[in-house]
Amino acid sequence: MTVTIYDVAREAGVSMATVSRVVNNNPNVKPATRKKVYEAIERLGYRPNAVARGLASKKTTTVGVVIPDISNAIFAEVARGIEDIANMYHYNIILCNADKKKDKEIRVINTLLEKQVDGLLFMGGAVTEDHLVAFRTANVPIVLCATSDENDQIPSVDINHEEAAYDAVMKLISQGHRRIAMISGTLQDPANGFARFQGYKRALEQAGITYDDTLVRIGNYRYESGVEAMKYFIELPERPTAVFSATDEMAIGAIHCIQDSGLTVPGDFSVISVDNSRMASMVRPQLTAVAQPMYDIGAVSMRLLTKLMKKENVEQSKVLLPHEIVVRQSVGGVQA
Amino acid sequence: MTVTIYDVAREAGVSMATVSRVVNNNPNVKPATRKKVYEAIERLGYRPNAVARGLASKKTTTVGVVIPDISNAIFAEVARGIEDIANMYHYNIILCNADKKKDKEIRVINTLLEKQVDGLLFMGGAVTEDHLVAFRTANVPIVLCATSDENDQIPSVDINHEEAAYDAVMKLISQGHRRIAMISGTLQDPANGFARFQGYKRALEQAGITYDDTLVRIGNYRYESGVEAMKYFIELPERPTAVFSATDEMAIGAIHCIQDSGLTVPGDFSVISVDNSRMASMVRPQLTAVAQPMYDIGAVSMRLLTKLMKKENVEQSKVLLPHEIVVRQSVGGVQA
DNA sequence: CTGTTAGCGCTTTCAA
DNA sequence: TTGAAAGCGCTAACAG
Repeated sequence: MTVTIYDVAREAGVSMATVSRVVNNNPNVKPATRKKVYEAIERLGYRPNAVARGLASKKTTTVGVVIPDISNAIFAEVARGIEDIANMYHYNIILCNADKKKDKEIRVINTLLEKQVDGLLFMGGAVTEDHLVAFRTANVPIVLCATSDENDQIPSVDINHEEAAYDAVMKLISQGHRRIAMISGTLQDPANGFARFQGYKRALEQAGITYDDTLVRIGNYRYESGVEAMKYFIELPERPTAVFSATDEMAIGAIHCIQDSGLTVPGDFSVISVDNSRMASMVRPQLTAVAQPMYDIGAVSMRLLTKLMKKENVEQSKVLLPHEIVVRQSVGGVQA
Repeated sequence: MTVTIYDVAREAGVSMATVSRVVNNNPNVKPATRKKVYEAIERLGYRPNAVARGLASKKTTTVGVVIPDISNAIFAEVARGIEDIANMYHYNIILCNADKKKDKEIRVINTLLEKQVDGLLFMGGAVTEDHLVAFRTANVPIVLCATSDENDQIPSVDINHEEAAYDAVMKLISQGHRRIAMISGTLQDPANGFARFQGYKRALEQAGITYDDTLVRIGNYRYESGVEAMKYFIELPERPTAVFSATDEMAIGAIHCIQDSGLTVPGDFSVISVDNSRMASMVRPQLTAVAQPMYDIGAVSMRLLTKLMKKENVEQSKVLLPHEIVVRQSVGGVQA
């Protein structure tokens, strides 16, 4: 039924070793022989069995990527960076969605490891002790991508989320805002949640503004939670004049909530966020945001992983990529 | 280094066959033995090698999913449906992005087949002769998901794109619009492109409106191309009063273009599209759209694939799911 | 430059 | 209920 390397060998009148060589581009084959083999392959429609190959060679040329939420545009862009570099180095990638659920993440990591991937890229989300346990039992390299673990035990590439948030809030402060609200992600999320919240607080402190926890709402990164949070802020007796959102999508929810209430951006409220996804331009007014280099985060982490898989030694295993602020139209000076 | 089934067998004082049985939940194992084996597994931290297992059993319990564009929200939602059902039937899925490039699609299909997936789900995009060739050489079942081939040779699940488009345009016509523009996808794309364009034409014809090709622009499904197309329509000497967009994202681009020109929706232009992605609510005015049941398309196609993989016989191999129109705020009556 | 021959780690008859 | 043993399709020494 299925044609194997053995069938090809017979058809071409050579040994399977020779067929294996031509399939793997081993230079030690006489051109004439190579041609014969290729013809046999063609004639028989031979397709190498990657499973058998993986078992024999103990390499699958496949890296597993766990993505916390496939419907999040940020991760999609990171994935694109991962892919391009993976292709460049002739690795296949298998993407596994984990639905933002910790237990599913662990499950997926183990599945990937059972499938004998040559390396693992773990994207986004919190890295808990359970993750670390799963990682430790892996005997392939692992790189964290757009996240990092608390003690920097695992190689990672990311931006400095705390600083990105700090910069965003500072932008608001530089425009004269003093009463600045925040729509945060869950504080359990070290990167998009906790770190950005810390940056927010530091900026306030720096500017001598006392932190007020009535000005902070926790969202779930979805549009609707941005709407909800903003609704709350608008109803506050003493409204903020600016809002810092941990992510673009919630920021857009906030903008629409403001507009639906008959108020304006940036007239009544300035809005800024961290991410700068494609969405930032897909709203009116367009969103001012601190940009994280999603594609690069993916590309660099994949590149790091290839080095690790080839056992090249790497200078630094924790890399922080630069971020920058992209000014559009959602931030203005404070109302007179 | 790595612990194998043989190590576990020795540690537990049984044969590898027995270990294999407990790992695979074969009932023919005495509970006491089973317990011993589990303990040995625990003690050694044994993780079954899926590659070896796949080679021996000729099954990988894995299905390959090729997704044309990972950054497209529609496909993300379909993928979610696929996943849920896959998990339910204990299949792993490996997602491969094909970047909307035909040659990459073919490459990815072949890679997946080499990896010995038990089935293949091909999402979106055109199904060309080259695809069919790759599919034919596969000896595992394949189902098309959110697309279909010209002659319905391959099992598929989708909506009736032609009818969906027809319904959308009819909605516009019922509101009194006669001069209706379309932002189409490429006509090479059978589903989102060609079929929706056909539906547009049929609706016009039905209403006795003569088709005018200056009112059709081809976009690439991106926001920016919606903006471009709309810019063109606005500058037309004889402007349309309504716009039908093949997809949500282009529709949103069109809406913003209208607003940026100082015009309004639905005052100056009504806008309608097919998709009804999450984005449809993330714009002001909110987008009226014909909803395709993305999640269901994914779920049903995966369910169909499981049947095919188990060689159960299926009644119909081409299933069309129903669509419906979701009225929001972007469509109004024609100006007096 | 090419062939022979062990495995890779597991499943699966077949016997016991 | 358990074990022995034969592969699954391929790679990788090693020999020639």
